[in-house]
Amino acid sequence: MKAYDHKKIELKWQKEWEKNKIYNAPDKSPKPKYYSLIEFPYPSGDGLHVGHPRPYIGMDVISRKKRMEGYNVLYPIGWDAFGLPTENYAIKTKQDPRVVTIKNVKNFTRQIKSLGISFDWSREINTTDPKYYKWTQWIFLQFLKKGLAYKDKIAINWCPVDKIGLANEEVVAGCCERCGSPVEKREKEQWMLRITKYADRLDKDLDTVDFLPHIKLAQKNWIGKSEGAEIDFKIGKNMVKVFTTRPDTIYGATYLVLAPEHELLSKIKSEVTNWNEVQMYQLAAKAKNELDRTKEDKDKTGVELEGVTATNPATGEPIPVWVADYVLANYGTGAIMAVPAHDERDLEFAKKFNLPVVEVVTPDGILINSGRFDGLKALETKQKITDFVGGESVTRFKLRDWVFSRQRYWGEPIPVIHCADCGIVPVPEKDLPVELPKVKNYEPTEDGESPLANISKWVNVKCPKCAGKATRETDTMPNWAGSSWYYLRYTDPKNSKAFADKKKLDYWTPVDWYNGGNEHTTLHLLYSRFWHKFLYDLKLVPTSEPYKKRTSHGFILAQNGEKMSKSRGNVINPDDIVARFGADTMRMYEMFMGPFDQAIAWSEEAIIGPRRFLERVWVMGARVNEAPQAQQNRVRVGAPGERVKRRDFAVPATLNKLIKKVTEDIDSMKFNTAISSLMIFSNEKSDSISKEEYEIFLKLLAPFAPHMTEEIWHALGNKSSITLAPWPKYDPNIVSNEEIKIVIQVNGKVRGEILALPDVAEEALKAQAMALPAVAKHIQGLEIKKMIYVKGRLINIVI
RNA sequence: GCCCAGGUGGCGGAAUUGGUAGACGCGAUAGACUCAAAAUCUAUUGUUGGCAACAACAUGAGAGUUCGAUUCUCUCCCUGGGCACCA
Repeated sequence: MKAYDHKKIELKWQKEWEKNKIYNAPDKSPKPKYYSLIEFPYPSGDGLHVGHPRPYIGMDVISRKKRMEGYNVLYPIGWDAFGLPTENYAIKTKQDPRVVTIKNVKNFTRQIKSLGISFDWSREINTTDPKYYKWTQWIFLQFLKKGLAYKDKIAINWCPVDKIGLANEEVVAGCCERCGSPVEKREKEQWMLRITKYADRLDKDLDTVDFLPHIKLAQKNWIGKSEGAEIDFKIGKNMVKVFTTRPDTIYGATYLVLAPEHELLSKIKSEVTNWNEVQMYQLAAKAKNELDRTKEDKDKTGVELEGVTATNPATGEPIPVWVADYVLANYGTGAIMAVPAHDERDLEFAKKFNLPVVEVVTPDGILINSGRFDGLKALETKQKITDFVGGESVTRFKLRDWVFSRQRYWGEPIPVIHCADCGIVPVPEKDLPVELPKVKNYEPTEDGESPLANISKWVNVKCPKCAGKATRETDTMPNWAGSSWYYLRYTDPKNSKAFADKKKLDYWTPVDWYNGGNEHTTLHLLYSRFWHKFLYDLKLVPTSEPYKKRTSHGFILAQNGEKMSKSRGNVINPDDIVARFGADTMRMYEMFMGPFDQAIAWSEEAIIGPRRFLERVWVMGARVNEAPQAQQNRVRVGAPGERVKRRDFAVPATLNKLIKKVTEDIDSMKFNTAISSLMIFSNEKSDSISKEEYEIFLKLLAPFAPHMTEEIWHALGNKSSITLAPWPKYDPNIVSNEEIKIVIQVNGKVRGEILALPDVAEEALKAQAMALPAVAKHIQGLEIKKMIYVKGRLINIVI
């Protein structure tokens, strides 16, 4: 074999694999299925930087290993191609976003293929393909049919720069997630999806899936389930409902607070003697945007409603009523009973406005000042007190309904028609997809209407119901729509009769392992779980959860630890790395550089390490290949005196250990330590290795460096791909019969070591230990208090 | 403010039922090869003192439990990320 030349090897095998379709997953197989998934990329004009492929490589290692372990592995790829950057780029360069998308996809495809990722390219999908978004629209119509899609005039988050409505999830600290400009509130008719109807199940079913704990936690916090009670308080002739999670503290409720937007205020207007002041406060609160509210640092403000009082239903005492914006109109009932003794915010407010504070719970959780409930444990009395005051136990969530419409061009058209007589009419299924018309100008309008609104030819249609004059909906869907169900389409990407065939869904779903970014935990991951549950309720998918297991990866940062971005000019292009070092080296380095789930800075210097390792493996392969046949087949290990058949290769203990280590490390995504143990093995075995041992070693390396291992594998005379070779098995019962090191400590400090067989007698070992000169020196003339022996590990002599 | 993750050599990082801290890799130093350089190979490489044997110190800081703590407990500091008046 010649010197290791990645340029010759890598392209050759990529073509060969593609030709033989070895990564294409058949829909029928005697093998058990395994569905591994990565978040499909958004094909931007900038192409890949070295950070993008990290998750693809990680899941590729897992997918390759699973294939070798005998699974029918589905590892698909596609494009989440609708979205603002492409649209903005199209506007700027006056091109059709379709053309831009095709160009970008082509570039991404070339880049990803150059890395030797074992994707099944025959199942490639694209969310902007009308054949795909036909089904996105179809699913939307099912939501509409079930009353889960509705139109509502709401105050939406409006980005004045991008000219687009944003979901709550897309507003970061009062600013647009994309462009960073402050978000305004605008009243607008918007399509909404009733995700809140699924809040409880989205929360509860987290217990049934294998997601990393921090992912579950983030989802739980976002859904924000809290159990409490709604209790009526009398204000004059009117009643006001408050929501509380601590009904047990009601005896300490010394005042009541309404949100500035609370509807009761206008009803009791005439009874309030300082109405002018209250009205001023309402107006001031309305003028505040998200950013102001955040900036104000929680400095409490409020106005007392003079002339009215509320009645505490537990004590029967009158309490003052206040209006304050620390109470939110859109959570709970927009009104609270304030218990300053046991709530920080209420206490802050009470202090500022000199309101009474009554303690009702002792530090050890016992009720006081609570009438007939005195002496009971507070938390256990919630239900009793709720019943006593005629309240009702309820569960509330922070999760809001999902704002589903965008006033943009480059998205799926929402498939409904507005008719003056019939109202909102869904586009009949036979007319799907509602295709995006070609337009001259993609620019959004100042008044916030979609560019589609200007195309009268497309907008004006006949009503499907009454055939009268009607207009199309011109809003499009957010880019989260297409990604909410794409993993289902992979199971049957070309189906024109359904989003996927039932049998194929039954076979492939759920996804066995889904790896993705943490930034999608409360967005994409939650949305797709919601869509999946909805489809499950319609009996269209076989499981209630889409993903069995979810893990996440850390980002790759620029050399200086900053985020990699075009604007900072610190982007490292994988094309350069592949050209200089090869795809295998790049793959190895990305897996070796640090823990997979942690962010890490790219290093231009350190990448040479994995390359050197691969070169050593290559040289070793050449040596094995050139060794005489007899030596290649020699059997190196067997019990003493035992006759070992030539073909029965007994795996030596060190290799057995390596198999175990690499197997377990890949399963738990500890790729860095898997590679390090491969390096250790090759360092130890650089002088002498049998062909059998070397081939096992190659197989362990194959998921990381598929091209090079394939080349050597064939050079060694193997005819089929190493990709399909069986994964090496380890014997958990093999124990090394080599001598092991026992460390000798005196008072916890290492003073020497003894080589001994694992089953050596304890007493003999202790005697030997004390006799060691270095040990004897430290225990001389001192009383030995005790000796601790940890089997096979150490002896500690305490003096 | 609350929640989550983390803090170990010059650098990335290893080390879990508590048992040799610094594996593996990068970098650095010296040597071999070479006319020379690169590449490669060999050796050394936590800090301090010492020619050395060796000794002391060392996992963000401080305490505690233990024969023994990077690992467990408590208090605090710092970094990154998330949430942000959710009653």
